[in-house]
Amino acid sequence: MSLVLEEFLPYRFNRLAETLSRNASVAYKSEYGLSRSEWRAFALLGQKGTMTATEISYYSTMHKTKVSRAIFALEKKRWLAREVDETDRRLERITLTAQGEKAYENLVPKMQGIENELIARLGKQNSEALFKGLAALEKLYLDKETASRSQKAG
Amino acid sequence: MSLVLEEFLPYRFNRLAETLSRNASVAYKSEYGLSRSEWRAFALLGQKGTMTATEISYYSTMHKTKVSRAIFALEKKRWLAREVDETDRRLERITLTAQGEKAYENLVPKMQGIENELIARLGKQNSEALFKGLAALEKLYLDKETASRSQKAG
DNA sequence: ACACGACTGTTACATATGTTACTAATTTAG
DNA sequence: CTAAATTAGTAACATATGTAACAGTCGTGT
Repeated sequence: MSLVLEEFLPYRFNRLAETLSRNASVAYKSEYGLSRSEWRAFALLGQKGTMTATEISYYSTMHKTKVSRAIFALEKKRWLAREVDETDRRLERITLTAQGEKAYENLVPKMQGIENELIARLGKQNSEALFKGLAALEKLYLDKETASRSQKAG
Repeated sequence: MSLVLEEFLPYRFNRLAETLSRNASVAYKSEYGLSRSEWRAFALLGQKGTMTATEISYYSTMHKTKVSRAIFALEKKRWLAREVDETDRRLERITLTAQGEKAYENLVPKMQGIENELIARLGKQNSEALFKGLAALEKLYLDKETASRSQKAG
């Protein structure tokens, strides 16, 4: 009785996740020196506009301390600015600066290019299969409804 | 122009990899207190028999220092034993002890059960699509021929 | 009004990981 | 044969991450 690590799904996912991320990170790392967590927070701010740290944490699936550090680094770069919410002084509303927006507009097409090339190299059949499979997995494990219910249950 | 993080492939893979690994880790973590890297090294030793640390590193895609630490932890548990190779005294041939084998025989069905349940919940259509997509990705990015060639090129 | 609990974000501490430097053993080139 | 280069594995250092504790703010109930 034996388990073949190479065929074990969690391992396959980890290996591919690491490879795809390393591949994509070239764009934001070499040109801007961003870390992966900084990139995630940054991408969310560019996508959604003003957010709080807690919201970034929620949508990026990153621990709040990780978000806190990522935000700090982006602030030091002057890519974002914070403003205390006057109606609830615990909250900080975080927004990209003009400089941050500019970097975002520059970076997004490159990131999309990397993904598009990947999909093109996969071919239509394979990428459609991949997306179908990923969506099904996400529905099982990451569906917000399901997830929050099972969290409260646990 | 905007990139939707939730739809970005490297992010989706990282999120799913983390979720699947956390899900699977319950078995080896709660019962045996193994870490993820210890589990990987252990699974390989159970699967392939005697190996060197370098071989474990190669097949587990883990840095050699990570492997070194994982092996040390498993040795402390008395789950493996090392023997210096007399024909090349740099090498250590690592093998599971009887105790390690026993744990392996106990753990493997549980890990397979976790994976089988996942696949069952996905359904035949979705899991077939998933496997097709993953295999295509692995062929693109992890094929040993391609990888070693591009490594030497880089 | 005010005590209590809950929430936001940061800091301090412990742990995990990667990079580099190292020892010991072997192989290769001359 | 011997010096230089290579390999296996470990250790030291720096960095990254998670856990726990914390300060400040808010909402609730009395």
